[in-house]
Order: sequence, then structure tokens, then C-alpha cells
Amino acid sequence: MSETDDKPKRKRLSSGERREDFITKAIDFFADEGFESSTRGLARKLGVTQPLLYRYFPSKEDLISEVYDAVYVNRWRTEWEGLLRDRSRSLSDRLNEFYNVYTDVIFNRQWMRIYLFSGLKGVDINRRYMQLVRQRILEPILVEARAEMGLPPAPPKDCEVEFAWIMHGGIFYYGVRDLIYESALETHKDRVITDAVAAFMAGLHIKLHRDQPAKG
Amino acid sequence: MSETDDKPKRKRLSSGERREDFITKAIDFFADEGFESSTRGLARKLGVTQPLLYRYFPSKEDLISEVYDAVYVNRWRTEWEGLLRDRSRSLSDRLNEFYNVYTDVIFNRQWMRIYLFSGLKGVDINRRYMQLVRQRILEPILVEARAEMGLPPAPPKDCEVEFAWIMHGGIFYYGVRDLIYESALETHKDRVITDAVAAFMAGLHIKLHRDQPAKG
DNA sequence: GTTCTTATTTATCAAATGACAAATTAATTC
DNA sequence: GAATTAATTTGTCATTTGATAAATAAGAAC
Repeated sequence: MSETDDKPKRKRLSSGERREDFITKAIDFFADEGFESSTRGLARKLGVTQPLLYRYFPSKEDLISEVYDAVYVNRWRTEWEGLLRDRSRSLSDRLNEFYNVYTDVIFNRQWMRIYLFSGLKGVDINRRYMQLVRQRILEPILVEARAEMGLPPAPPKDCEVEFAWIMHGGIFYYGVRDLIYESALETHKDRVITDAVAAFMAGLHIKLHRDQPAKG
Repeated sequence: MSETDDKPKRKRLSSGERREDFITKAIDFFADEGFESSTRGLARKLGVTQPLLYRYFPSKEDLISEVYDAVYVNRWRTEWEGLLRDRSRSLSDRLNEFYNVYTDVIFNRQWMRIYLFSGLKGVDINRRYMQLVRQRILEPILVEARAEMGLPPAPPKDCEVEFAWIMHGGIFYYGVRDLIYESALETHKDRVITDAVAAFMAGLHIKLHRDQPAKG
């Protein structure tokens, strides 16, 4: 009732505040309804009229770009990279902590759905994001692994990176099942992470010792 | 030119053939453009007029349901379940073969994109599909693992199923990176599967022996 | 060849969409 | 409190959308 009738108490915001508000709520809206949803639906959710959107964003597509930035760029924490390189702790420890804090950021309906929607709409953004993951997360992990295992430093091989992706993807897909399909089991996130990391470490030992056998 | 002008050579198909043709091409169309794309676009791709679609399907939504069936139901192979239970081979062997044939079916742009689109549109179908995977694939795998490890039979625990999901999800996500984001590395599918299976087996040994310690 | 069936097209509708221009009104400035 | 600025709304347009009804024509039956 109180939602349908427009109470004429128009509150006017400063252009900066309004912009921020738009983007924040647009994330929720597009996460729920997908990027193909109407600007009118978004305006309704924002409590303003639809043409006002065009005062702040030249086009729907521009608004969507800002949503991408807000989700992908602004939520990335550079501390993560330092955490993974902290040799005062075991790699297994570091991986557990990293995946706990990383998933604190990405394991929410918003992030997950925006990620999946954007990947289906066009791949550039997601490709860029995955490159970030590869360079800033997975490759450093492999470097650290070699160091911890007493092997000489070497740039990670493709198939090693792929192996790290398996762990990463396995954990990611747990989030998808939990937050998108709402069909994860009772097991808690940290248990899943512990197991995934343990399997990765065990598998990596086998893998690195097989690939660099006795010689040299 | 030759595409825009309708050459009046109308070929008329039997209702059965036409239906089949519609569904087949609708899979491609929706996989490319998403389910929100217009029926007119689909008709153009089919080489017929848009109202003809409504002669075969009461609504767009009904057509989409048939697409789901064609992709999820019809491509499922019951042999898979037998393969996993064949105790004449090592479990590791069976897992490798299973994931090779399974991914032969699902690792294509069509299947992957339909799966992601449908999951974002509404979760029921995907939830059902994942239940199938759990019951027919993952739980049998865990039963086989216990048998091979000489442990007494027991229904798989949730956290064990989750552990199997990690492997499954890791492999699945490789397909997503390869086919949706087109950013998988040079590593070939079978190598990825081998590594994922090895890590799973190694991790599972640790896990099962930790969870069932010395006491009988 | 005529008749009948039915696959297919033409014509059309009402609703929804992205976008823009002009009018309005809340808040700020003097 | 009048004047100015800028946030917001009203009004509107051209397209596109899912869907339906009526007209057409290809092929089968006789």
C-alpha cells in the first residue's frame, strides 16, 4: 500500500550521493533480474523515475560498466597477494586463510550472479578477472609451493596453473551451488576449503615430484 | 542480399520434422543469445516467420522447457552409472574414463551456456540436474572408494559428498573457462582430468583415514 | 483435376523498452 | 524573500516484444 502510492515528499539528493545510491542498488537489481531487465524496473526499485537514470548515466550500458567496476575492481583486496607470500607460515595455512577471506568477498548472491551474468553477456570482463586471479593468486601459489618443497625457483608451467585452477574452481563451484542453486549440503565453507586445500597440496606433491624426477 | 529477400520457394515440412528442427536450432539460438532473446530472432534463424513458432509451442516458455529436456534429459547416459561400478578396474581408472566420456557430452558451448543461462533464470532445473549428479555419480563414487579402500560399507557423509563435488566442480569449471570464457590454457582436457582425479583420490585417502581413525 | 487438410504467412495488437526534451520544483545563494 | 541552480518529473517517440486471428498455399486423398 504505502509502496504503490507515491508520497510527494520528494527527497532530493546531491548528485554524488544519488549516483552512489544508484550504483549500489543497481548491483542488487541486476544481480536479481539480470542485465536485460528494464531501466524502468530499476527506477522503481530506486524510488525515482526512469529518465532520471539518464541524467547520471549516458546509457544503460554505461551504468552496467560502473556496476562491473564496483563489483570486480573495488572489492579486490591487494592484501591477499601479500598474505600468500608470507613465508613465516606454512603454505597450507596461508591457502586456508586466503580462501577464507577471499570467499568472504565473493561468496554472496550479488557477486556470484553478477559474475555469471556478465560472463554470459560478453566475456571480456570475466577474462580480465580470471587473468587477475591467475597472475595474482594462482601463479604466486605455485611459486610458494616450489619454495616450500625445496625445489629450485621456476616459472609455473601451464599444467601446474591448471591444477591450481582445479582447486580454485572446485571452491568457486561450491559457492555457486550454495548461493545460486541453493543446494549445497550442510558442510560449512571452512571445511570445504580445508579439504580442497589438502587435496591440492597432496596432489601437487605427487605432480611436482613426477614432473621433476631424479635427474638434475 | 540472398538472405533478406524471401525466396518464395516455401518448403513445407511435416509437423514432426518441423518440431524437431525448431528444438534443435532453438538450442543453438538460446545458447548463443540467452533465453531473453526474441522469438523473432529465433524465427529468422529458423527461416520461418515468427507466428509459426506458436503453432508448435503454446508459448516461448514451453519451447524453452523442451530445450531443457533435449539438453539435460536426453543427453544423460545411463551407462555412466554402470561404468563407475565396474569393480574389475581400479577406481582411479574408472573415474578417468567416466570424466572423459562425461565431459565429451557436456563440454560444448551449447550445453554449458544453456546450463548457466537456465541456472540464472530459475534454479529448479539445475537443482534437479545436480541432484542427479549427486545421486548417480558422486555418491556411487564414494561407495566405490570405501570398497576399494577396504572400509566397511556406509552411506556417504555430507562432507564426503562435498569433497567429491570439489573434484567435479573443478573439472566443470575447467570447461567453463575453456568454452565460455575461452581462456583455458594449453593443457588438454585429459591431463586436467587425470590430475583432478589423482588429487581427489589422494585427498580422499587422507580424509577417510582421518575420519575413521584407529577405533573399529 | 477437384477437394480437403494443414503448414505457413500476413496483418495486427497491446504492452514494454531505451532514450530524449521540456516542464517542474526543491534547495541554495544573495 | 527573490533569483538562481540543479535535481527530478511529465510527456513522448520509435522500436521491439509475445501473442493471436485470419488469409494463403503446398501437398495428400479421391
